[in-house]
Amino acid sequence: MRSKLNKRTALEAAEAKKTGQKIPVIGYALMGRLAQGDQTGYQLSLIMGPPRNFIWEAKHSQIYTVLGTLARAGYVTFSQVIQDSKPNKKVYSITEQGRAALREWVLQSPTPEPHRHEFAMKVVSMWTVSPEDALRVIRDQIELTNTEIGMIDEHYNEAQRRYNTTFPVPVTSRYFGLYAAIKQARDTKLAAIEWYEWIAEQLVDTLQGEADAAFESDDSKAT
Amino acid sequence: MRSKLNKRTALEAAEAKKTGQKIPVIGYALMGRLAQGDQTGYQLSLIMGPPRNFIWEAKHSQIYTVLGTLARAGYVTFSQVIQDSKPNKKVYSITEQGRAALREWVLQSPTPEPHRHEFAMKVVSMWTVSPEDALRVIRDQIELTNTEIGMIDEHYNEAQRRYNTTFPVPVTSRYFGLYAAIKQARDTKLAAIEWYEWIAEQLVDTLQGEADAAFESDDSKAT
DNA sequence: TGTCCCATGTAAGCAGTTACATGATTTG
DNA sequence: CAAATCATGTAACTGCTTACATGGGACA
Repeated sequence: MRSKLNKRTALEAAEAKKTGQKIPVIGYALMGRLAQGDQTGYQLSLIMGPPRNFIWEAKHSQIYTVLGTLARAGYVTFSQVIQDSKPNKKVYSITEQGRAALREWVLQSPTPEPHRHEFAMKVVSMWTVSPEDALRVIRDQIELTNTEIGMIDEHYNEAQRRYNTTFPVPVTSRYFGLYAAIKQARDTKLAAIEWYEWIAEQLVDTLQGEADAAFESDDSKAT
Repeated sequence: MRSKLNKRTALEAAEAKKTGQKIPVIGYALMGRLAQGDQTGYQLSLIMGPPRNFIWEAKHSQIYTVLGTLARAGYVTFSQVIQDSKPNKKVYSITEQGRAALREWVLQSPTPEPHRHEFAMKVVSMWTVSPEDALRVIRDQIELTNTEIGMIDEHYNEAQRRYNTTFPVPVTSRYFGLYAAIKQARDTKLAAIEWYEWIAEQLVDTLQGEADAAFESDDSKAT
């Protein structure tokens, strides 16, 4: 396995800095990963892409594009690695400039997030369908969420292996944030399931009530 | 089950092709509101726009555009209302076709949502800044979230007034979904604050530990 | 022989944001 | 006299998704 360095010239970096590119959140997410260690675009797409990521997911098409932007802005550099018996690859590293930008972004607070919960929106309009259908919808969602929790657990174990560490880690560790975020993602999903089950319970009670009423009317007819 | 879902999707796609319009989530969110009663675009923009909405928020510019799309697709109709001493307005109503589309959308399940938690991403990269800075970031976020909870409470009360109802309502009520969704939004924010405080606690312990160590070294110098 | 893995990219299009634009009436 | 409220829209842009494109090696 031979490797060849293709560092960008100072002139190119200076030109990019002048253009003053604005970096989207996914850019900082990628730099955050690179701050832990060098990665190829492909590796990043495996870590950041669904269903492997529960904090900020992105497709490979976006990742490659943003890596290009980051490189042009001088926040990351890459070196071409020629491999026999495998396609060539570009290994990305974060620059000092990139680290500074990352720290600045972290310090920007508070961070308001747009509220977009499609399933909750469906719950709002659930009254337009029958309780039976509503119950089926809720149960499908519970099943999906359980699968997602399983994937979060896989991600949790994978992260320990990847960084050769054991969770939980203390707040002084550079992996604490990752641990805390995965934990939070899992807890949020668990809370969502509790919410779904609370709704399902009430739907079941309603259907039971209807069934009882039907039975009683059947009964009165029969006797 | 899977084939059933695929059939539904294929049907919907065919329908969309006929009308030539694909409806984004915000469209169903708007129809959901209109299913509760007629509204103007402006009223919808007040209900759906930040900081008044915690389920699916949208700006007025998008709302007016999507209402146009919905009208062209035959999912809603509107009537021009001429007012003296106020600008004229368009009052939108949902059509039977719109109701059918809304029901179909609700029944499409499960509903996976992209995972995008910017603040959690910042927590992941928090190790790049000092514990003091990290603590400040966390505390700012707690403050923001408390403000958001206050706004959710306002929204909760407003919804009761708007629909002339009193929460909690039973699952058989058409306002149950709205009540449940607002409750869920609030609970999620509360859980987030607990998570922030769990992180903050550990940061405080670390800083306390550092301060003690500094004091001890001061002490040894002094004596 | 076909499918998965590795590895990188481009093109077209949709969803959502920001900014621009107008204008009358009410309220402090 | 300024600001807020009511009321509706368009234009330019960014972020993200979907689909298209390529190509060798491993493995069943």
